[in-house]
Amino acid sequence: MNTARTRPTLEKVALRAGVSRATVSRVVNGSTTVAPDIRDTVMRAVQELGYVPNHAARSLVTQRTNSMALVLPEPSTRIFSDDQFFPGIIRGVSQELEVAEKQLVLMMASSAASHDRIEQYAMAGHVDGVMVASVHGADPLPATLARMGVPVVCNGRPLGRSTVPYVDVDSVGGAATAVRHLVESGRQRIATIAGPQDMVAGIDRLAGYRTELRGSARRSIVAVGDFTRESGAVAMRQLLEDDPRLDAVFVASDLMAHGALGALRQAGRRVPDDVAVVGFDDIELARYTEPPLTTVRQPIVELGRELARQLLSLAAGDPIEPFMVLPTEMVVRESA
Amino acid sequence: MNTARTRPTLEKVALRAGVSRATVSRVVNGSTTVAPDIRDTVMRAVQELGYVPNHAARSLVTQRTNSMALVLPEPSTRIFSDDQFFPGIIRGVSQELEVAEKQLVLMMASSAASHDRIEQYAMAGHVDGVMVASVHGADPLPATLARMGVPVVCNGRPLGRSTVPYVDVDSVGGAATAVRHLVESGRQRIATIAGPQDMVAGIDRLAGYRTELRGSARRSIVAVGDFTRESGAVAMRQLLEDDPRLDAVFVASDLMAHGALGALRQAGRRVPDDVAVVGFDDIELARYTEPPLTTVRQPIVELGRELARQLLSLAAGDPIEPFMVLPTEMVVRESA
DNA sequence: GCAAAGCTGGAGAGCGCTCTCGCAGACGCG
DNA sequence: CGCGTCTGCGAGAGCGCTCTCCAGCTTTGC
Repeated sequence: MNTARTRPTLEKVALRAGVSRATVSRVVNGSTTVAPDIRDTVMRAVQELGYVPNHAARSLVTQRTNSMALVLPEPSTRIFSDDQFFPGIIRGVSQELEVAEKQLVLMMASSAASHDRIEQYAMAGHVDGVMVASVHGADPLPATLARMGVPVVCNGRPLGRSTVPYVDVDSVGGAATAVRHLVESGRQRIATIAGPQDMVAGIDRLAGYRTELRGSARRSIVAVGDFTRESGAVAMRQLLEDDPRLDAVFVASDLMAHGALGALRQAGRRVPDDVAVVGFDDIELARYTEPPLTTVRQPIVELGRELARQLLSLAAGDPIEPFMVLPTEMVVRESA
Repeated sequence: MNTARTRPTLEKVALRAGVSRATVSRVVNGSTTVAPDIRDTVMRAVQELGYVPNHAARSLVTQRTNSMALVLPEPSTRIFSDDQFFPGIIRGVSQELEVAEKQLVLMMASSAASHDRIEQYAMAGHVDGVMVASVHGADPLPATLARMGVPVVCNGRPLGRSTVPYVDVDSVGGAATAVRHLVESGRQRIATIAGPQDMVAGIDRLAGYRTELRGSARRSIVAVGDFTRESGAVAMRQLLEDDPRLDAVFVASDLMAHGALGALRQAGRRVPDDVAVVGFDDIELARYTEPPLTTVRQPIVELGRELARQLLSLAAGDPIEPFMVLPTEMVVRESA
């Protein structure tokens, strides 16, 4: 075990093993055209010197870096709130990258200015591809990168027409299922607390609600929140004022549903007796609310994994499914 | 705007600007010894060609990569639960790295095997330094890396003697303050739900409880959880069985406190009338429990920032405060 | 007015690696 | 036994950049 400072190079290993640099390189990279005994000698030398190939030198010639970037929008209300969305994505992505032996570079897109930074970064050949977990669907970044020749995959259908491949969750279907559940359990006045209408998730969940409701001859009662608890509580109060006789709410996120639950309690409504509540996301907390929340689960970790898988294929030049939609699943607990 | 494929090199820019590679390099790296008019010419050429310096080539010669790794232990019960700890760290770290124009590489230490991976990675000169958010205080990784000459900073005091610099939060003091609050409000039988005793946070918070209690002639009543809600509920039931007359609990994490609150409610105890509850962490949720949770806030984002700051100094060769402890703060709500 | 000093810009080496090419030596076949 | 083929290894170029020289020029001091 040598004390770092000057790390051994290929040259050193070659010298020690009594072969050429090329042969060491072959062994290190697993080429088959090396005689077993020579291979062993080289391996031993590598071991003894504690040789680790220099990444910069390698990627200078191979033009690959073995790392992928994940871009997260920093000023999102979701990102570091406790809705577990981004941690879930990160987890899924990193699981999948680990098996592919790729590294994960995390980039926070804190401002419009950081778009330039990210672009530069990708262009500098720092990463082999980029995953954009864009929340504002109209983000120009993915398209820009794609145009530059950088492999890109988005999380969430982009707004506007765009040819950038994406992976999304079936929000529309999930919302529809939730509403259907309420209809089938006999609820008559079904309201919704929608998410922000500049995010695809917000838009789609509202669309699902509307579509399903339209088929059941009920009228829609809508309030809009921003996915936070506070906004859920505010929206719920609004809704109760708009229609005091409502008997169900489909809430576009569990966090907002948590807020709504509090507001309902304050208003003296019992859940689910007076008002049924269905959330969306199935975060940890949903199992521990009063009462436990019926909700629509979205496979967040799986979403992250798929995102990474798609990007890996794309970067490898393999054909990919350009638009992928993952199914959601209704989880019935006690609130509806 | 050229369509990627072959990205322009220094050479190309030099040719276009009619100067040498060296001069372009000087301009790009902001050297002052370039005449203003030449500088402008070069800048224009850079702009026109959309030149971005190749990272691999640059770091091959400079021996720096401008990125730092953050190692997170994957199989932790904390990491992707909703206690917001890791998201907070990530946020703080990335804020600080952004101003230093460094990139963040996230590494999940999913198994013992991945220690090798991480070591190799750091040795390959992939990053200029490593932050280890180790949960198990006895992790050998930080020391190993340090021995290899890689700049390392830990989050959380390591168990055992170790000279690796760390940044921690004043768990002992925070716990003591919480207990003092309970003593001063007249509580007589103060129990605790401790965290896992193989984690520094678990150990220190229990130590703070014990120390403070010892000074007040009360006896300690201890149950141990693992920082999850479930374990908090289980421990609370255990505690009620051990001493049905207890009138206060200091719980070593808000998540466990949430579980404990549920268990108390089930047991028919009113909070804070019958039993006062104080948590630790001050997660989002703490403001929304029934009743809102009195707790000890730890500055997680600040912790992340400090971690990054320390590492940046260390990597720059500047002297640093080897052991840094950040203050905690009592947040009084309604549960105690 | 001339030498010394200061600036600015260019030439060129070299960071550590991969990969193509070509050359030996082993082997098969007629 | 000679020739062609194949296999295994080494030589060497070059990836794109930085940085140390050094040359040529201007400025300054006496």
